[in-house]
Amino acid sequence: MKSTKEKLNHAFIEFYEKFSAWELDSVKNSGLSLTLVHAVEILGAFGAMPMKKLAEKVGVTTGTLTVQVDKLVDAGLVQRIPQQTDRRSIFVGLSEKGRALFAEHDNLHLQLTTQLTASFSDKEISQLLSLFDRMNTKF
Amino acid sequence: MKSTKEKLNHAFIEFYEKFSAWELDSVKNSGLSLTLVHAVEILGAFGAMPMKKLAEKVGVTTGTLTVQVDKLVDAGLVQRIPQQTDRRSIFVGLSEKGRALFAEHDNLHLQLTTQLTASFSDKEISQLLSLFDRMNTKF
DNA sequence: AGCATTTAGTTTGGCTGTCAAACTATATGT
DNA sequence: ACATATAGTTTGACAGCCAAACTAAATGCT
Repeated sequence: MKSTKEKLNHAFIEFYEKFSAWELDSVKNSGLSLTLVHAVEILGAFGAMPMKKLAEKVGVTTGTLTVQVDKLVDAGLVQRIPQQTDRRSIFVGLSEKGRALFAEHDNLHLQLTTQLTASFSDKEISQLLSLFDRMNTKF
Repeated sequence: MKSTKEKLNHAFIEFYEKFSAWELDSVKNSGLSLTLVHAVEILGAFGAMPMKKLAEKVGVTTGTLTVQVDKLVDAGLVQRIPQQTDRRSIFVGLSEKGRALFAEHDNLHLQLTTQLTASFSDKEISQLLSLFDRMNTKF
């Protein structure tokens, strides 16, 4: 017999699989690659940051990121912002157009969240948020 | 002011990002590519299935999957199982070694789940499972 | 039954994302 | 001031991916 925690484990995996498939699908309709949308999402959520940090968050090397950021710059979605404090470091931040794309994508996510929690009471939504917040600090 | 649902939306995204990074990291240490581990995960969770269905679940074309399954066969992790009912169709299923790898990977996931919910009461874990199950049906 | 259409999977060619390693420029430490 | 470390870029090679052409088997139509 599977324990509750094992069931929860598989519920996490199922959620992740489905979330991932949804993300992949929503990205395909945007014309951009998964990595590019991912970078925009991170910049939208955390604000401008240096190449190195962005590379870590996206999960690629800085060499790869340089090429990808070139594409985002060409697409007018981000800007490179040289730093005066450390002239080796270059911040990457969303442009106006990039912020618009982020807002659009974020809104799609919100629609998904609404769909998933459609049958939840306000109290359940609060509980769920609280449990997620606690999990997110433990990674 | 952000609504609770907007906060929940961002909690989902944060969870997904972190889960994804964890998965990527755990895959890197295995020597296999993300796609290959993903295929093993799906076969472990759902059992043997035809190429076409596996391709859908993994999120690649059947052309791509053919090549990837070749690698899994070479690695001794899966078997191709011809069907007598429809001789065009070929099931793919985990071998003994594949099942062992799946069990190992699944156990890593369980450790993560344990880590994330370490401070949760039994009741909270049950609640969380129930909420996840309800969300997973709504995708 | 026989021929056309559809379906499952494979193969091929070309493109994109990726990494590792070499490289440039700047900063830090001794 | 000189060696070492760090941020980012460039380059070369390789792996994953798709679309399209292809093979073989099943289904449908007349």
